[in-house]
Amino acid sequence: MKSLHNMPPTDDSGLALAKLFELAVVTFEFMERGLAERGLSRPRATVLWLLHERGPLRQRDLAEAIGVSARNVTGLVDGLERDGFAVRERHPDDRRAALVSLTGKGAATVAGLRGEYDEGAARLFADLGAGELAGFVSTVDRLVASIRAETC
Amino acid sequence: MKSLHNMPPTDDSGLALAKLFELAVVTFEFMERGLAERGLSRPRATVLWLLHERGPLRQRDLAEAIGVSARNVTGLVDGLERDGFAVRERHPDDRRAALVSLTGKGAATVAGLRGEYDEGAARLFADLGAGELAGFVSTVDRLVASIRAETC
DNA sequence: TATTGTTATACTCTATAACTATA
DNA sequence: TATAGTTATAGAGTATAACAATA
Repeated sequence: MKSLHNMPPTDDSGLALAKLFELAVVTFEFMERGLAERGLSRPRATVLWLLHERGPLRQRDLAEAIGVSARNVTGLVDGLERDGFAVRERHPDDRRAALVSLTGKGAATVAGLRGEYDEGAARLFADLGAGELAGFVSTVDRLVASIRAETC
Repeated sequence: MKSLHNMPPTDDSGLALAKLFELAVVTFEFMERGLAERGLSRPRATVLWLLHERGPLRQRDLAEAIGVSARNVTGLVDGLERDGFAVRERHPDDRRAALVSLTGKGAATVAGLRGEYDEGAARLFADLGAGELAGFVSTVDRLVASIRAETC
């Protein structure tokens, strides 16, 4: 899917918003290409990332962390298990619960993404001066706060 | 869906990329909330936008413009027609083709989105100085070009 | 023959609701 | 009674392939 980032601006802030949308779109495509090369979608990669950050988790914990339904997590973990990225194990203290962990392949995949991420960042921002980089980060912070405030 | 924008940075460019991902995520959520309020998804809104910009189009043209399969466009137009945003008409010169147009509701919806977009832009960038705004736009242009170059 | 859009089929991500096994 | 995760069902968005109508 392309577009919806080609809305013509009506003034300066309109231009800036058009640029922002365009940036969001190409950034998402950039994100997802890297994931797809490793056989991952964004939802599945998010699960792997959480398991890497927080260790083995119950599906319920994953559902809350990601903000999706329990049913959805069942499907995501099914896919990750089928493709060898994660496994369900018995929870030691609660026989209702499954404990989801990374496999070796899952851990290696997260590590690979991490490395690719660092390299990508270095390349992407290579030709920006320190001042421009700092200005960008500061503006992005203000914009993110502003968008979050809209949302409420 | 949340996250995958909370990857901890390893250095300055890593921080900038983390911010970029975060910005992309909140911008997408912001985009899609506005659309959802009008009963639209991003794919469907993209179709409406194209019809608004370029006038009635064949489904084939929509498929090429959006970058999805013909089958996919059939589904999107089905939904838009069912919900009264667009209609299929006979193509005057080619009896194989359907010509998709906006209805009055569709046109009004695009106009409403346009207005909301302008207001949103004004609010979002209100507290950025002219210099900061220009710097942001310029940096975004470089980043977009850089990401597109990666993609090739 | 080539093109337009359909039907047929399938996969992912998403949701709610009913149900099972446990707590 | 409440919770964890499943099955059942549904809908959107995506794809390929086979097919009908038309060019």
